[in-house]
Amino acid sequence: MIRKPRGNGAGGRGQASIQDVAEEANVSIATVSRVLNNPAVVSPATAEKVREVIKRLGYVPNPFAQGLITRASRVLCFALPDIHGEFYSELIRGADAEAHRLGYHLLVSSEARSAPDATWPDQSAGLALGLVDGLAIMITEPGAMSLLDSVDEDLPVVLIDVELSRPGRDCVLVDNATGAAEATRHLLAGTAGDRVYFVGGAKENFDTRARSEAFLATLRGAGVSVRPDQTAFGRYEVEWGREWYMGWLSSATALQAKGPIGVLAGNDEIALGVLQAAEDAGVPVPGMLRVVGFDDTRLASIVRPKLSSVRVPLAEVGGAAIRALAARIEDPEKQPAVTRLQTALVVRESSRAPGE
Amino acid sequence: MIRKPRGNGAGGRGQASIQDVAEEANVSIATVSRVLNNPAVVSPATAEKVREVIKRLGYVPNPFAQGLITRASRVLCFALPDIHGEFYSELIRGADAEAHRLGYHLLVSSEARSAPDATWPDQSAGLALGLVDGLAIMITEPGAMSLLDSVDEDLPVVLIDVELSRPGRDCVLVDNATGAAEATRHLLAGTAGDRVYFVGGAKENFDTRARSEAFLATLRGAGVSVRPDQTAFGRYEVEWGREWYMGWLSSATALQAKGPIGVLAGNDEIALGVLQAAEDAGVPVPGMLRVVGFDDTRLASIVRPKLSSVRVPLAEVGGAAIRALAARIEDPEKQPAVTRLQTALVVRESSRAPGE
DNA sequence: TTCGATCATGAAAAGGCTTTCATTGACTCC
DNA sequence: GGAGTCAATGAAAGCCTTTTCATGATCGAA
Repeated sequence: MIRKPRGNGAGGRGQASIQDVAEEANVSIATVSRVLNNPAVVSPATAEKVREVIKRLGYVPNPFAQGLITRASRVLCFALPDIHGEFYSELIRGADAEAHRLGYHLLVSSEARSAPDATWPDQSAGLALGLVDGLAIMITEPGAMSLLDSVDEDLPVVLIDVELSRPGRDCVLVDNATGAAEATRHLLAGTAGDRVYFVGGAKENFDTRARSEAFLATLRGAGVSVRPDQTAFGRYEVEWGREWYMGWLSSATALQAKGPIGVLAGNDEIALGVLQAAEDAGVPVPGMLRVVGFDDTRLASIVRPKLSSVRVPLAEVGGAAIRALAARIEDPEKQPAVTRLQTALVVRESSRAPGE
Repeated sequence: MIRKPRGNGAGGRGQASIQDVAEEANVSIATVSRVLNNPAVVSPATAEKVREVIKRLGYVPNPFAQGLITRASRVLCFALPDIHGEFYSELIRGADAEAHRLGYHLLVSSEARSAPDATWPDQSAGLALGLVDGLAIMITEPGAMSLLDSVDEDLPVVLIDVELSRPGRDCVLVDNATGAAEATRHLLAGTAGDRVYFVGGAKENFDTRARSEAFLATLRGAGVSVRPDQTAFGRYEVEWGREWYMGWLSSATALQAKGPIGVLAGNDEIALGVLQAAEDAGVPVPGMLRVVGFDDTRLASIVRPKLSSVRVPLAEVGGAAIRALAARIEDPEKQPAVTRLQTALVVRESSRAPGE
């Protein structure tokens, strides 16, 4: 490694060091440090003089040196399984805003997948775990759970969206069940129980699991004996929604005449796919097909017909995770907290009941 | 600041230090360091032994200490004016992927706005400029240009999407003009020149400026004497598109009978707003209104009717910026390079010419 | 055998900062 | 006037690594 050159009496990159400030102000480096970190103990006159020099020299403390001693960088790692589309975008936005508010920086990583081969953080390619003060990690499937084993015991960690809160860990959870149940009841009002479907993402996905289970529970609670084909699992993609609906159209011909079916999608993209396929097939929405999405991303209100969706406060999830992480860093001994965020059905055009 | 406790013979957070490894392996810390950074100069036997101890102790070099001496962190700052919606989401995704590929970490910031008051990096709240190896910054309007003045001379910087490449700086540019001209010609084929409009974002916005100028130039090149009301400036929002079209409907009644008008929107969201307002007003698209968006975000192909749009390779813009930044860090003396990415019209349903 | 080379390794400096501990005056109180 | 306080400051240790320079050892060649 080539060390960068050093200007005259200045740190790397031409930056002034605490030394330079001290000399220029005729004080010791200890005093300069105190002016910055504990101004109360230095005399006003000295402080003023030091501040003037700091400003004049454009001195900024070297974060590496600071980190070496304080073991803090004010950088937080926000690890997601992916960063694609409105969903993750909102999450990041919320996290960024909150981090900013709390005076932290955000290191974003899309590494939180089940690692195909290697154990996780042992490469430079992994998370910069030595550099960050904490880790907020979203884990969406059991396979990625093992990532946690490889992170240092003492690193503050907040788990996002993991089905079960892990004992002893801070957690931010989304109450998928309530929203899913509400949406299911909404579909049930106006559509027979045997004509209501759940079309989710991957079966292992925690969210899909929670949502489908609430769907099933609600149906059964209403006395419906659910057929296996009433739930389907695929991917969180528009294309999968299209596939599913086209498949339904071609297979369930007998059911088609009997009026509208209801679909609760695992997320908005799947719902949109269903909507698209319906439009392509000339099926009227919500006349013959009532659709409810999940997450209530911006897509839901942009698309026509407007998509009913279960609102998940994505930005708040991100924000809450950062807030919980900051709290844990502040007090590493505090009781682990579980933050649970509510969901609620937003009814728009795509799912209005017949005659509504 | 409270220093975190130190385990027995271990660094902060219970991490083993290079000392511990050295002792355990009966070598000096220099040798341990060499095993990691320059294995060629240490004997195979020693190297093997050291590696075993490193693994056994789970030793990971302390990035602060490393940074203090190498002045490098392998963290790059990616600064955007905002992180909202598909546009920035794609940018981040491309940047993240490329950073990952090159072995860097990405610090994302949404700070690249015209700072309301303070000068920029002098707070903890600003960019962690002392910590990062380089800065990729997207500047979308002249007001934010001053941010650059406050960043250190010697910090590698790549500018994204700034209208003029700054002399002596690496730059990633989008060739807005070509795509905008192409879209304009597309609208002109089938719609009279005085019935074609540009509806952009903020007037100062570099992209909007480039796009509107190409629009005007193409119109004038075709012999059209453009009326002032043929260009309008607002915000990059769905709502602004709605507003504009509703305004047009109520003001330009005389023109309404004469067949379709053409609208080139400053981005996809504005185009969507126009589309929505048209649908609400019962105006057929593309029969009476031909719309072309800009950026070709996923929205464009999700929405119905499918939106024609000028494709901007957003993920590649992010990736190219990171690549350029890495190259500059690698060789700080190299000639500044300007990467220019092409745009191209993607025609979908929303803008088909009459009879097409 | 002895002299340079070459190779493997260690000692120690340097990097910039925070913090403890000690020192120096200036005051207060008897 | 001397003892005891207190406020302001400085000296120096320590955080963990990389890298330079020096030291021995080994080896081939003279």
